[in-house]
Amino acid sequence: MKNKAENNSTNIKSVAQMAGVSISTVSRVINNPESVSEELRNKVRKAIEALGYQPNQIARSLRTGSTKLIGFIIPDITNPAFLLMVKGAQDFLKRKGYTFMVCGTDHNIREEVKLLKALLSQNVEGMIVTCSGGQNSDFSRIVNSTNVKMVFMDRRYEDLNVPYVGVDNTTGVEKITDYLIESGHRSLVYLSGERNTSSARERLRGFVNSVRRHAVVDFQILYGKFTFESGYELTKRLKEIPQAIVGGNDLVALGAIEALTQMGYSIPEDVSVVGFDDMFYSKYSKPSLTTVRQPIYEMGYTAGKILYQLLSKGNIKKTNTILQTDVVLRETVKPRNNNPKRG
Amino acid sequence: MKNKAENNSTNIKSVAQMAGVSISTVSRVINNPESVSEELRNKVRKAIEALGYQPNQIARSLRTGSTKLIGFIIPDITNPAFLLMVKGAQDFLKRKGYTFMVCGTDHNIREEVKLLKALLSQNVEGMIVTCSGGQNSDFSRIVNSTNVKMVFMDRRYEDLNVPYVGVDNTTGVEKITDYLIESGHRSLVYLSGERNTSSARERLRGFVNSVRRHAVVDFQILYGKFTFESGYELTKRLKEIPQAIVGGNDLVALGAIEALTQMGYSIPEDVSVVGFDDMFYSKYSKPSLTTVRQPIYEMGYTAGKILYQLLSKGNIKKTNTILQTDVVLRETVKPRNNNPKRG
DNA sequence: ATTGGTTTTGAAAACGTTTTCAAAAACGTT
DNA sequence: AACGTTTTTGAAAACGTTTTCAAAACCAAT
Repeated sequence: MKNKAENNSTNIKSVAQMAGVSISTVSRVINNPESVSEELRNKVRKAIEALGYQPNQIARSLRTGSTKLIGFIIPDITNPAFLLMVKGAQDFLKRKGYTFMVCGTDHNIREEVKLLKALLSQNVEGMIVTCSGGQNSDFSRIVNSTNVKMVFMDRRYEDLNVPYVGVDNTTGVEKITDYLIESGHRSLVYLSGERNTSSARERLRGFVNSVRRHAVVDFQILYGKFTFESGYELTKRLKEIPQAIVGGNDLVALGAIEALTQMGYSIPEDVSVVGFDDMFYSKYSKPSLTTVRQPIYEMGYTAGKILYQLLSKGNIKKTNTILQTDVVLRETVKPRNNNPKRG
Repeated sequence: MKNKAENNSTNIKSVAQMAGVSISTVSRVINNPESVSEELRNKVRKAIEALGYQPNQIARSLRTGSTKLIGFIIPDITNPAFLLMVKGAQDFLKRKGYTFMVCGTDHNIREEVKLLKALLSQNVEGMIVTCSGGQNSDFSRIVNSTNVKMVFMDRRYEDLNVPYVGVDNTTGVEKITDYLIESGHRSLVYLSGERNTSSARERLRGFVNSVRRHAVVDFQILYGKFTFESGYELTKRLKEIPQAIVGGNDLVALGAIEALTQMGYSIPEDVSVVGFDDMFYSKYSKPSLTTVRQPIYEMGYTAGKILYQLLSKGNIKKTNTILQTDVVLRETVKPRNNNPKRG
């Protein structure tokens, strides 16, 4: 049943032959149909149909110098948050006729450089990258010396002159910490993940800002990873249980809750816990998690939009787009009254 | 600071010029270094280094006919389960030097056909696809007429002669239903999602098999979607609450639990609930979900391996690889004793 | 020194397109 | 019918590689 004609040996030449015209004419029918007479146009179209001809993108790209390809580099293709951003960007860009290559680095900087090179040699026209960790000189060198358009999304290497779209991590954590302090929490623990990403550092700064501004002295900062298990471990090792725990993301907050529950504390009666991200499951956890919602999809969509501007309007002034967050109140926080003198 | 030499105008010709050799020699240094004298080899390498030259993959592909590109088509790039499979396949294939294009259809069949065409015209050498829904004649026609290698992963279009690697959905659901029935549950509800995917139909069959084999008569099958919300809605609409609910996946099971809880039932004291997937969060839900674990990553890895065989050894007999599942016992099931006469 | 064989090299063709350019055809005006 | 103008067409060049083929260079043995 295999239609021999329709396999990859069909090229523009065979179409031309079948239609009895030159290959130039076939090409024109495809790219600029009005420029060829109706008669020939029909013949050619019939031949294309009959042969199931699809132009070879490779050859086309080589000739035109345009691949219509956008590359994505993200730390982990298994993390839905990154992919929601990617989807946002794609939703914008696919209407402009681009196709996509998305690659994950597994949080590995060497891999990140490898992928950067790979995408470049595939002649992508633009790239959107969410950085994997500490800055790398190879990465910077390559970025500085290429002229394919690029935008950083969610995380960036700060000293590279590349447009960035992200979220106001600092203010986000600051707002939710403010909320905790202003609702009476007097002792706080911040559970950070790895400090080698810009977003992690920004969130930490938000916590510090809030705690300083309110002159809270009873606080502690712990470093681990951005995982459930890390939140769990760090919490278990706590000597003194604070009135509130701020997780660097939802996962560590959820881990903390698990640990606290096992230790016999109840949430939020004994201790309040908050997170950051508002990932899909946080609203369904028991108790449901008070956290900071990031406009993940919008971030990606915006990144796509900015990349498109770069691509079409040529260079643009360095644009940093910072989106705002919302704190979403749910069940893991309970106001406290620590200061009976005040009452 | 931009190194003008390193931008995309560097091609094999400029390297040749700088090194004072022909382009053939440069090409040889890259692809078959031993075939050129040490002297020239060094000169060329120095020039490559100095110019930051990277071969243009497009041109190379055009000439060699080999792109080293693998395409993925999955229903939703935002769903971590699909991406874990993709990662499995990539982990195998990337060691063989392939790069990847992964595309999501948003469960849309038209989009699926579009992507299939797009990937084909990008000259991918192989594809791994997880089908989006009901079969489509365009899709079949294209698949039958191309000779790029392909394998179906997790879901398939049954009448296409394409190797498939999946999971024994039927036996999976059958085992967990057996477990429920054999631990005393006498009235069951199965909450299915959309019936247009092979895996959904297989799971449903598992439920029916078990219920028939045990001659259970008090059961009901409800159709919705594979979402939390659907599980919730379907459960809320239940006239009579059964002793056990089997969710077509974890999400609908979790939705069912939420609904039951709101309706005043406690899990598992009043009703047992099980799911299918063992997604990341199921072990952390409260109570933790008894479910069926699928070897998601392994499925992808196997798909990658099979595709590679196809790619290297040419055609292969139709291989269907079916991986087995495990039921994982957690807290949402409680044995019942319905038959006091037995005791 | 010449021969014969091997290794190293470069010129040119090829991959499948798009695009430039000039030739051919069509058309409208006289 | 002859002319000029416009439209339609095809030949050929070009994109950046790899690869074939033959020429050049080297080397060993006479």
